[in-house]
Amino acid sequence: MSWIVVEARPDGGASLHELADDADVPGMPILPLEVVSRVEVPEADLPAELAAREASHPRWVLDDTAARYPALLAAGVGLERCHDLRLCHAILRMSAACAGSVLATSPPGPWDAPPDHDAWHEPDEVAAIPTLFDAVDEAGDGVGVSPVGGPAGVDEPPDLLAELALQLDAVAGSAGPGGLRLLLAAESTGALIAAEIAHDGLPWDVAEHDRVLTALLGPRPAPGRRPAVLEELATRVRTTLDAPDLNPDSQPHLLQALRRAGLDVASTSRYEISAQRHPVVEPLLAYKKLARLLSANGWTWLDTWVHDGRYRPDYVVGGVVTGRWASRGSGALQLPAQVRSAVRADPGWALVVADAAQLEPRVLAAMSGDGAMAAAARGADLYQGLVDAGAVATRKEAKIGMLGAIYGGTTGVSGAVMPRLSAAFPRAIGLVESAARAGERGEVVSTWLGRSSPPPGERWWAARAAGTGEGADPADAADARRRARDWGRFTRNFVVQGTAAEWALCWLAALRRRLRDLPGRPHLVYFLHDEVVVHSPVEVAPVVADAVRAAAGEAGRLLFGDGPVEFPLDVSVVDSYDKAG
DNA sequence: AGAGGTCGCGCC
DNA sequence: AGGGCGCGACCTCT
Repeated sequence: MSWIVVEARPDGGASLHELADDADVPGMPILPLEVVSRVEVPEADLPAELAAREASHPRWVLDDTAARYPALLAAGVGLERCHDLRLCHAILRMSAACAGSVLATSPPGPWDAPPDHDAWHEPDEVAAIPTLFDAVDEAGDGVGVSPVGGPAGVDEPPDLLAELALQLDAVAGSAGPGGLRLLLAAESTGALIAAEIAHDGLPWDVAEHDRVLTALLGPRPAPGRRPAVLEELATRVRTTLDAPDLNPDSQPHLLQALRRAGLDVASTSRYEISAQRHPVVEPLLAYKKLARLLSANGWTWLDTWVHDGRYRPDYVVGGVVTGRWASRGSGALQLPAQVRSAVRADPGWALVVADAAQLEPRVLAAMSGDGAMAAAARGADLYQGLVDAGAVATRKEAKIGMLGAIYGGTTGVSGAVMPRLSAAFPRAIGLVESAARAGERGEVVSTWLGRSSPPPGERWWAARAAGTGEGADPADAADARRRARDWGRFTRNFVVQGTAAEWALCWLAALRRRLRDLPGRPHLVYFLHDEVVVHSPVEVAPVVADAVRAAAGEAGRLLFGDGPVEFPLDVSVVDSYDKAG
C-alpha cells in the first residue's frame, strides 16, 4: 500500500508526499491512498471565475469529508478544495440530468449506504475523534479507515478512483454538465466549511447566556426542579383553570383543563390559545415561551454543547432533500433570538453578520428570467418593489403573496393576491406553478444546477391508483387529490428552496476563498440557510464585510451569469449576534 | 426500560 | 388551511 502524506505548511496550506508503506514520519498526519487522493478534475464548462483556479490548484478527492476532515484539521491541516465522493454520489444518483448514466442506473452499492457515524468515533477512546496516527496504526486490519458502506474488513473497500470516474462520466454525459460541476464543487466545499466551523467553533459567552436565563427564568434550580419564574406561572395557570394538580407540560391534561374551563380549543398550540379571551391566556403563553427556552436552550444545553467558550454546530451537509444543511444534536439551525447575545466575539475581534435579503423571491426571479420581477427586485426591498411596480397594494400583501407562491399558499390573503402576481409576473409564477403541476403528476423536478427531488413513495402511487378512475370510492379520490396537492406544494417549494441553497453554497465557498487572502485569519463560524457569521479581528472586519458582499455578487454570477437580478445583503459588524440586523 | 409516535415550537 | 427541518417532552406500546 502506498500512502499520501499531508504536511501542514506554515502558511496554512498543505503539501503532500507519496511514501512507501514502511515509512514512518513522526509529526505528520498520514492517510491511506484509498481514503484521500489528489486528482485534477477536468475544468471544461466551468464558469471562468472557477476555471482559472481549477487549472492551478489540486482538488482532494475524499470518500467522506465529514469522516476524514476533522482529524486533518485537528492535525493542523486545511484543504483548499475537495471532491466529496459520498455527497456527490448522492446528488448524481438522484439527478434527472444524468438519469441514464452508469452511476445512476447501477444497483445500490456501498456509496448508497448511509454514513456510519459509529465507525468514525471510538467511544471508549479518550479523544472523541481518532487521530490520523490511530488510522495508520490500525490500517492493517482496516479499523479507523473503514470505507463508507460496510463493516471494516468485511466488504471490499470501495475503489475511490473508480467511483470518481463514474461520477465524472455521469457529469460529462449529462444534460447540464456545467451546472452539475458547479453544484458538486459547491457541495464539497460546503463539507469542508462545515467541518471547519465545527473545528473553530462559534464564540459563546457562557456568563452572558446564564445572565439571560437567570433574568427570564430565575436562578438555575436544582436538577429536576422548575425555575422560580416558571413555577410561579405554572401556579397561576393552575389557579386560573381551577386545576390544582395540572402539569402544564402535559398536552392531554392541559387540553382537558382548558376545555373544562370553557376555552374553545382543539389543541394546546400557541396559535389557538392566543385567539381566546380568558385570564389563563397570558400566564399560559408566558409559561410555554419560557418552558421552551429552558428545555431547548437552557442550562442543560449550555453544559452539553458549549465548552471552552465555543459552541460547535454539527452541520449535516446535504442533510435536507432540497440541499439545505441540517444539523445534529444541538439544534444549530434553531438558535432562538433570546440567546443570541451570548454569541460574542473574542476581545479584539468582531462578528461580521450578513444575511441575504429576500433570497428566495430573488432566486425565483433569476431562475425564471422574469424581467418584470427582476426589475422590481432592483432595489434593496423586493417586496416594496412589487408594490411600486403596481402589482399589489401593500408591502404586506407583496410578502404574503410571494411566500404563498413559493410555499403553495392558496387561502386567505395569499390566495387572493396570487392572480395579480401571476398577471404581473407570469414567468416567475409560471415556474412555480409548473413545478407544482409536475409534482401533482408524480414527476421529479430539479433545481437550477441540477439537484432533483425524490419521487413520491409507494404509498403515494398506491393512493393515486386507488383514487383515480371512474369507479373510485369518493373518499379514495379525495385522498388522492389531497396527496397530489401536498406533493405539488413540496415540488413547488423544492425548486426555489433548493436553488436558494445552491446560491448560498456558492456564496459560502466564494466567501471562504476571499477570507483566506485576508490577514488575521478571519473565519466562518456560523451558517443559517441565507445568513453567515464571520469571526474577524476588529481591524479586518470592514474588509471582511466587503468580501461578504463581493462573494454574494460572485454567487449570483456563478449561478445566473450577468443577469439582472441582484442579491443585496444586510451586513453588520457587531460584538454580539443580537446586535446584528 | 426503551423504542417510537405525536405535538408544539424554534429557525429559515 | 404552505414549504423545509430538529429537538424535547409527554405518552403509549412492547
